[in-house]
Amino acid sequence: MTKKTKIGKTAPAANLDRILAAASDLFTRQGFHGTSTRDIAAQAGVSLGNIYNYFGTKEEVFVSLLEKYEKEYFSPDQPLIKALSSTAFPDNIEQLGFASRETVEKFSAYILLIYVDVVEFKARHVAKLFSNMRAGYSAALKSAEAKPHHKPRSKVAPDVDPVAALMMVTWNYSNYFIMEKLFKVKGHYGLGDTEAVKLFARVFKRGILAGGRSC
Amino acid sequence: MTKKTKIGKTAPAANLDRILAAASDLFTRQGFHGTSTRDIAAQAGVSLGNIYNYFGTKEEVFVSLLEKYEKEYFSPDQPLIKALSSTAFPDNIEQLGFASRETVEKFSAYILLIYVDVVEFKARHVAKLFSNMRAGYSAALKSAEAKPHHKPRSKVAPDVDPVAALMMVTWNYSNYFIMEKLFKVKGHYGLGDTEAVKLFARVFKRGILAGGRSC
DNA sequence: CATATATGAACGGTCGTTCGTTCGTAGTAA
DNA sequence: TTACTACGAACGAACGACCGTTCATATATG
Repeated sequence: MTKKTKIGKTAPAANLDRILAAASDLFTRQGFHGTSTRDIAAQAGVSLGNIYNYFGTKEEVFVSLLEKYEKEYFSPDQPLIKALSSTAFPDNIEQLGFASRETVEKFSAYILLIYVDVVEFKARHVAKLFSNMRAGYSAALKSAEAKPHHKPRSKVAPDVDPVAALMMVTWNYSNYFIMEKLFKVKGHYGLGDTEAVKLFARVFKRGILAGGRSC
Repeated sequence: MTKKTKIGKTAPAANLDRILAAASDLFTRQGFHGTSTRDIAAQAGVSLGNIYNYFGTKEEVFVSLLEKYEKEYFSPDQPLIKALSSTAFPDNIEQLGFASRETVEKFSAYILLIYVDVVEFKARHVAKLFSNMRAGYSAALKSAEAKPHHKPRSKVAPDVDPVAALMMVTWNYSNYFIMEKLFKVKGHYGLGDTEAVKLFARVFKRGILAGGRSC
């Protein structure tokens, strides 16, 4: 018997969490306008009115989910963020591929909710994520280069902007796995995940690195 | 005075076309479930009930739009299709970039409707577009190579699958311009359209072409 | 006349949200 | 212990608005 509350047999799982989980599942499967508050309440095992003890409107539930996922997505221990900051570009080209794959799978709900926002809210709630995108990559690149243990092995070709190249690589991987995992178009290049990452890495290394013809 | 109908002062623009135009505009701005049949009727300048003289349900309006755009999108005189079939990959890498830009702008409504379908219908209506994607690119590549006037100038590196490389290039460009034009993230790489296409082309040529180090 | 097109009121549902009420627990005075 | 108070959490009926669709009716064309 703890002080706070009786911990029952079936882990309590606060109703707030169950509402968010249900909303996330439904919004990503049927969109925002295609999901009713009654759907959410039913799936969460909560009364209709109780949702409004936690949120003012249905849209607030949606925004709250975006904020929760965004915070988690950009935390330093997430695979893509780690890959961006641990080793400096362009030494991490292949690593970025596997990190993108992991990230797309782990944050599939978040990415789908971003698409929902784009389609149903004109990207109103994620607009600030999109603007200054280059600045974010630029900062990640600089901070990785500034790490004490960083020893630059490779250089970017002189006719290639390193930040743009980093974005090109990262987005190429992410979009590939978004198509693959979220839009469920399995093997759309005719390749497995690992083969695809390796192919992309070969092309990018040869295309981006200075001097290195054969990777 | 033509035979068909009296051409009035305000070009008649058959009601069917006005319904489709209004639906396209609204579906792309607020999604399917966020758009009501009354919205469509009002914007088309048509009575509510008249929509049902042309379509059985609201979903039929949506599907009809997808079909109309798909037909147009894949017609041989569209920029991307032309670029894919006129000159054979990899001699058209830069050309594919500008064709992608043109196509994304011209078919912005179509692409947005595809996203709507993914988000609100689990890609039900565009699933067949997605499957066998590689087969489509493979066929385009073959047919371009078979053209009588085709003289292969460049070869793809031996460690690169030509079809996958063609898809990689095309999707890279398309996704860049979808972000740029449809998600309205202007200059998100910190580059103008032309500079971006040229940067991507430099990287891809060096990465994909056999032997050609400096493009 | 017949036929195709167009109208908008009306129908049965569902929507997001509100609100009066009940439940469950903690605190406290007796 | 018991009795009472206090209060956030939870409930679900109810509200008014809006939904997709139908249909009786009207209009225009031939």
